[in-house]
Amino acid sequence: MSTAVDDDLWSAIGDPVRRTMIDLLLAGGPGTATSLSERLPVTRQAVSKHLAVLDRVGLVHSAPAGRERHYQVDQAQLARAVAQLSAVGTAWDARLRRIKRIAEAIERDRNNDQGE
Amino acid sequence: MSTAVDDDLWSAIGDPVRRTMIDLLLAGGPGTATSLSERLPVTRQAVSKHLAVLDRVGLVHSAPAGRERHYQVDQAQLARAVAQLSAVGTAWDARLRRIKRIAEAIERDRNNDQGE
DNA sequence: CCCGATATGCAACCAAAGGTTGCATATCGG
DNA sequence: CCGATATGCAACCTTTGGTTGCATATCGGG
Repeated sequence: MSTAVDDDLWSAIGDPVRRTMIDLLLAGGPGTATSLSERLPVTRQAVSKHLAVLDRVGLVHSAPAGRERHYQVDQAQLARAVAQLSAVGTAWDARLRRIKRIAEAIERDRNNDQGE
Repeated sequence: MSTAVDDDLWSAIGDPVRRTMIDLLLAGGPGTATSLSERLPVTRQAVSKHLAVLDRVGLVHSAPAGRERHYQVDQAQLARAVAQLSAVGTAWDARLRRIKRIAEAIERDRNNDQGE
Protein backbone atom coordinates (compact mmCIF):
# COMPACT_ATOMS: atom_id res chain seq x y z
CA MET A 1 0.00 0.00 0.00
CA SER A 2 1.41 3.37 -0.94
CA THR A 3 0.10 6.72 0.22
CA ALA A 4 0.27 10.05 -1.59
CA VAL A 5 2.88 11.30 0.87
CA ASP A 6 5.02 8.24 0.23
CA ASP A 7 4.77 8.73 -3.52
CA ASP A 8 5.91 12.32 -3.02
CA LEU A 9 8.90 11.11 -1.02
CA TRP A 10 9.71 8.58 -3.72
CA SER A 11 9.51 10.98 -6.63
CA ALA A 12 11.58 13.46 -4.61
CA ILE A 13 14.45 10.98 -4.23
CA GLY A 14 13.77 9.42 -7.62
CA ASP A 15 15.55 12.24 -9.42
CA PRO A 16 19.29 11.55 -9.76
CA VAL A 17 20.20 15.23 -9.31
CA ARG A 18 18.22 15.42 -6.09
CA ARG A 19 19.83 12.20 -4.82
CA THR A 20 23.27 13.67 -5.48
CA MET A 21 22.24 16.89 -3.73
CA ILE A 22 21.27 14.91 -0.65
CA ASP A 23 24.59 13.08 -0.84
CA LEU A 24 26.46 16.40 -0.99
CA LEU A 25 24.49 17.89 1.89
CA LEU A 26 25.10 14.79 4.00
CA ALA A 27 28.81 14.71 3.17
CA GLY A 28 29.58 18.41 3.44
CA GLY A 29 27.04 19.71 5.90
CA PRO A 30 24.64 22.62 5.19
CA GLY A 31 25.07 24.34 1.84
CA THR A 32 23.51 26.89 -0.49
CA ALA A 33 22.06 26.61 -3.97
CA THR A 34 25.23 28.22 -5.30
CA SER A 35 27.66 25.96 -3.43
CA LEU A 36 25.74 22.85 -4.51
CA SER A 37 25.51 23.95 -8.15
CA GLU A 38 29.32 24.21 -8.28
CA ARG A 39 29.49 20.44 -7.82
CA LEU A 40 26.56 19.55 -10.07
CA PRO A 41 26.15 19.51 -13.85
CA VAL A 42 23.19 21.91 -13.72
CA THR A 43 22.76 25.61 -13.13
CA ARG A 44 22.08 27.29 -9.80
CA GLN A 45 18.47 27.92 -10.80
CA ALA A 46 17.88 24.25 -11.50
CA VAL A 47 19.40 23.39 -8.12
CA SER A 48 17.17 25.99 -6.54
CA LYS A 49 14.08 24.36 -8.02
CA HIS A 50 15.21 20.95 -6.77
CA LEU A 51 15.78 22.38 -3.30
CA ALA A 52 12.25 23.77 -3.39
CA VAL A 53 10.95 20.27 -4.21
CA LEU A 54 12.98 18.68 -1.42
CA ASP A 55 11.83 21.40 0.97
CA ARG A 56 8.19 20.85 0.03
CA VAL A 57 8.35 17.17 0.98
CA GLY A 58 10.34 18.00 4.11
CA LEU A 59 13.60 16.29 3.17
CA VAL A 60 15.54 19.52 3.70
CA HIS A 61 15.08 22.68 5.75
CA SER A 62 16.37 26.12 4.89
CA ALA A 63 17.28 29.19 6.90
CA PRO A 64 18.34 32.61 5.63
CA ALA A 65 21.82 33.74 6.69
CA GLY A 66 22.59 37.21 5.47
CA ARG A 67 22.46 37.21 1.71
CA GLU A 68 22.72 33.42 1.64
CA ARG A 69 20.18 30.71 2.31
CA HIS A 70 21.50 27.59 3.98
CA TYR A 71 19.90 24.20 3.37
CA GLN A 72 20.36 21.08 5.43
CA VAL A 73 18.92 17.59 5.41
CA ASP A 74 16.06 16.71 7.74
CA GLN A 75 17.47 13.54 9.21
CA ALA A 76 14.18 12.14 10.47
CA GLN A 77 12.48 12.60 7.11
CA LEU A 78 15.43 11.13 5.24
CA ALA A 79 15.39 8.15 7.58
CA ARG A 80 11.74 7.75 6.67
CA ALA A 81 12.55 7.86 2.97
CA VAL A 82 15.23 5.24 3.47
CA ALA A 83 12.64 3.09 5.20
CA GLN A 84 10.38 3.44 2.13
CA LEU A 85 13.21 2.33 -0.13
CA SER A 86 14.04 -0.72 1.88
CA ALA A 87 10.36 -1.58 2.26
CA VAL A 88 9.87 -1.78 -1.50
CA GLY A 89 13.19 -3.56 -1.84
CA THR A 90 12.37 -6.26 0.67
CA ALA A 91 8.85 -6.67 -0.74
CA TRP A 92 10.20 -7.33 -4.23
CA ASP A 93 12.91 -9.50 -2.80
CA ALA A 94 10.34 -11.63 -0.98
CA ARG A 95 8.30 -11.99 -4.17
CA LEU A 96 11.36 -13.05 -6.12
CA ARG A 97 12.23 -15.66 -3.50
CA ARG A 98 8.66 -16.98 -3.46
CA ILE A 99 8.63 -17.28 -7.24
CA LYS A 100 11.93 -19.09 -7.18
CA ARG A 101 10.66 -21.48 -4.51
CA ILE A 102 7.53 -22.25 -6.53
CA ALA A 103 9.59 -22.80 -9.66
CA GLU A 104 11.74 -25.28 -7.77
CA ALA A 105 8.64 -27.07 -6.48
CA ILE A 106 7.30 -27.42 -10.01
CA GLU A 107 10.67 -28.71 -11.14
CA ARG A 108 10.56 -31.35 -8.40
CA ASP A 109 7.01 -32.39 -9.36
CA ARG A 110 8.02 -32.72 -12.98
CA ASN A 111 10.90 -34.97 -12.05
CA ASN A 112 8.56 -37.07 -9.89
CA ASP A 113 6.10 -37.53 -12.78
CA GLN A 114 8.90 -38.60 -15.06
CA GLY A 115 9.99 -41.07 -12.44
CA GLU A 116 6.54 -42.73 -12.28
CA MET B 1 29.28 6.43 -7.39
CA SER B 2 26.48 6.09 -9.90
CA THR B 3 26.72 4.95 -13.48
CA ALA B 4 24.46 5.87 -16.39
CA VAL B 5 22.97 2.39 -16.42
CA ASP B 6 22.18 2.63 -12.73
CA ASP B 7 20.50 6.00 -13.22
CA ASP B 8 18.37 4.41 -15.93
CA LEU B 9 17.36 1.64 -13.56
CA TRP B 10 16.55 4.19 -10.89
CA SER B 11 14.42 6.41 -13.08
CA ALA B 12 12.66 3.29 -14.36
CA ILE B 13 11.57 2.26 -10.89
CA GLY B 14 11.22 5.85 -9.74
CA ASP B 15 7.84 6.20 -11.42
CA PRO B 16 4.99 5.10 -9.11
CA VAL B 17 2.98 3.65 -11.99
CA ARG B 18 5.91 1.53 -13.12
CA ARG B 19 6.53 0.35 -9.55
CA THR B 20 2.91 -0.76 -9.32
CA MET B 21 3.19 -2.49 -12.67
CA ILE B 22 6.17 -4.49 -11.41
CA ASP B 23 4.18 -5.33 -8.28
CA LEU B 24 1.30 -6.58 -10.42
CA LEU B 25 3.53 -8.63 -12.68
CA LEU B 26 5.27 -10.18 -9.68
CA ALA B 27 1.99 -10.95 -7.93
CA GLY B 28 -0.02 -12.19 -10.90
CA GLY B 29 2.58 -13.56 -13.24
CA PRO B 30 2.98 -12.52 -16.89
CA GLY B 31 0.43 -10.01 -18.18
CA THR B 32 -0.44 -7.79 -21.13
CA ALA B 33 -0.74 -4.03 -21.47
CA THR B 34 -4.51 -4.46 -21.46
CA SER B 35 -4.67 -6.69 -18.38
CA LEU B 36 -2.37 -4.35 -16.44
CA SER B 37 -4.27 -1.23 -17.46
CA GLU B 38 -7.43 -2.71 -16.00
CA ARG B 39 -5.84 -2.49 -12.55
CA LEU B 40 -4.18 0.89 -13.02
CA PRO B 41 -5.56 4.43 -13.10
CA VAL B 42 -4.13 5.08 -16.57
CA THR B 43 -5.02 4.03 -20.12
CA ARG B 44 -3.67 1.01 -21.95
CA GLN B 45 -1.51 3.25 -24.12
CA ALA B 46 0.15 4.82 -21.09
CA VAL B 47 0.81 1.34 -19.70
CA SER B 48 2.23 0.34 -23.06
CA LYS B 49 4.69 3.25 -22.96
CA HIS B 50 5.74 2.34 -19.42
CA LEU B 51 6.27 -1.26 -20.50
CA ALA B 52 8.48 0.01 -23.32
CA VAL B 53 10.57 1.93 -20.76
CA LEU B 54 10.86 -1.11 -18.49
CA ASP B 55 11.73 -3.26 -21.48
CA ARG B 56 14.43 -0.83 -22.59
CA VAL B 57 16.24 -1.07 -19.23
CA GLY B 58 15.72 -4.83 -19.16
CA LEU B 59 13.42 -5.00 -16.15
CA VAL B 60 10.79 -6.87 -18.18
CA HIS B 61 10.79 -9.10 -21.24
CA SER B 62 7.98 -9.51 -23.73
CA ALA B 63 6.90 -12.26 -26.10
CA PRO B 64 4.09 -12.19 -28.66
CA ALA B 65 1.35 -14.78 -28.11
CA GLY B 66 -1.26 -14.70 -30.83
CA ARG B 67 -2.84 -11.29 -30.83
CA GLU B 68 -1.51 -10.60 -27.34
CA ARG B 69 1.92 -9.66 -26.08
CA HIS B 70 2.90 -11.10 -22.72
CA TYR B 71 5.28 -9.26 -20.41
CA GLN B 72 7.12 -10.69 -17.46
CA VAL B 73 9.67 -9.42 -14.96
CA ASP B 74 13.35 -10.17 -15.52
CA GLN B 75 14.19 -11.48 -12.09
CA ALA B 76 17.94 -10.97 -12.32
CA GLN B 77 17.59 -7.36 -13.42
CA LEU B 78 14.99 -6.63 -10.76
CA ALA B 79 17.29 -8.14 -8.17
CA ARG B 80 19.95 -5.76 -9.41
CA ALA B 81 17.59 -2.82 -9.08
CA VAL B 82 16.76 -3.89 -5.54
CA ALA B 83 20.48 -3.96 -4.81
CA GLN B 84 20.74 -0.37 -6.07
CA LEU B 85 17.94 0.69 -3.77
CA SER B 86 19.42 -0.88 -0.70
CA ALA B 87 22.89 0.45 -1.60
CA VAL B 88 21.66 4.04 -1.57
CA GLY B 89 19.60 3.34 1.52
CA THR B 90 22.47 1.92 3.51
CA ALA B 91 24.83 4.69 2.33
CA TRP B 92 22.48 7.38 3.58
CA ASP B 93 21.84 5.41 6.71
CA ALA B 94 25.57 5.23 7.41
CA ARG B 95 25.93 8.99 6.86
CA LEU B 96 23.07 9.70 9.22
CA ARG B 97 24.62 7.51 11.92
CA ARG B 98 28.01 9.17 11.45
CA ILE B 99 26.49 12.63 11.75
CA LYS B 100 24.67 11.62 14.89
CA ARG B 101 27.88 10.21 16.38
CA ILE B 102 29.79 13.42 15.63
CA ALA B 103 27.00 15.50 17.12
CA GLU B 104 27.19 13.45 20.28
CA ALA B 105 30.98 13.87 20.42
CA ILE B 106 30.63 17.64 20.12
CA GLU B 107 28.04 17.57 22.85
CA ARG B 108 30.48 15.69 25.12
CA ASP B 109 33.29 18.17 24.36
CA ARG B 110 31.04 21.08 25.18
CA ASN B 111 30.20 19.55 28.53
CA ASN B 112 33.89 18.97 29.24
CA ASP B 113 34.75 22.61 28.45
CA GLN B 114 32.06 23.77 30.80
CA GLY B 115 33.45 21.50 33.48
CA GLU B 116 36.98 23.01 33.25
C1' DC C 1 -14.97 -19.05 -44.98
C1' DC C 2 -16.43 -14.56 -43.14
C1' DC C 3 -17.27 -11.15 -39.84
C1' DG C 4 -17.58 -9.12 -35.38
C1' DA C 5 -14.94 -8.75 -31.23
C1' DT C 6 -10.67 -8.06 -29.03
C1' DA C 7 -5.52 -6.81 -28.51
C1' DT C 8 -1.95 -4.03 -30.36
C1' DG C 9 0.61 -0.39 -32.55
C1' DC C 10 1.21 4.21 -34.31
C1' DA C 11 0.50 9.27 -34.51
C1' DA C 12 -1.08 13.74 -33.04
C1' DC C 13 -1.79 16.47 -29.32
C1' DC C 14 -1.62 18.22 -24.16
C1' DA C 15 0.20 19.31 -19.64
C1' DA C 16 3.68 18.99 -16.13
C1' DA C 17 8.63 18.73 -14.87
C1' DG C 18 13.50 19.69 -15.44
C1' DG C 19 16.62 23.03 -17.39
C1' DT C 20 18.27 27.38 -19.30
C1' DT C 21 18.95 32.48 -19.85
C1' DG C 22 18.07 37.22 -18.47
C1' DC C 23 17.03 40.55 -15.17
C1' DA C 24 15.83 42.60 -10.69
C1' DT C 25 16.85 42.75 -5.72
C1' DA C 26 19.32 42.45 -1.46
C1' DT C 27 23.40 42.12 1.41
C1' DC C 28 28.45 42.21 2.36
C1' DG C 29 32.71 44.77 2.75
C1' DG C 30 36.35 47.86 1.56
C1' DC D 1 28.80 54.65 -1.08
C1' DC D 2 29.65 51.14 -4.60
C1' DG D 3 31.12 47.02 -6.69
C1' DA D 4 30.76 42.14 -6.00
C1' DT D 5 28.14 38.22 -4.76
C1' DA D 6 23.82 35.39 -3.53
C1' DT D 7 19.02 35.04 -4.39
C1' DG D 8 14.54 35.27 -6.45
C1' DC D 9 11.42 35.69 -10.29
C1' DA D 10 9.83 35.20 -15.08
C1' DA D 11 9.85 33.67 -19.84
C1' DC D 12 10.87 30.01 -22.70
C1' DC D 13 12.39 25.23 -24.38
C1' DT D 14 12.51 20.13 -24.28
C1' DT D 15 11.35 15.76 -22.41
C1' DT D 16 8.12 12.75 -20.30
C1' DG D 17 3.70 10.92 -18.82
C1' DG D 18 -0.97 10.83 -20.43
C1' DT D 19 -4.89 11.08 -23.60
C1' DT D 20 -7.78 10.29 -27.84
C1' DG D 21 -8.39 8.51 -32.52
C1' DC D 22 -7.48 5.34 -36.01
C1' DA D 23 -5.38 1.43 -38.47
C1' DT D 24 -3.98 -3.45 -38.21
C1' DA D 25 -3.95 -8.22 -36.87
C1' DT D 26 -5.78 -12.36 -34.78
C1' DC D 27 -9.39 -15.27 -32.60
C1' DG D 28 -13.71 -17.80 -33.01
C1' DG D 29 -18.54 -18.67 -33.62
C1' DG D 30 -22.08 -19.02 -37.30
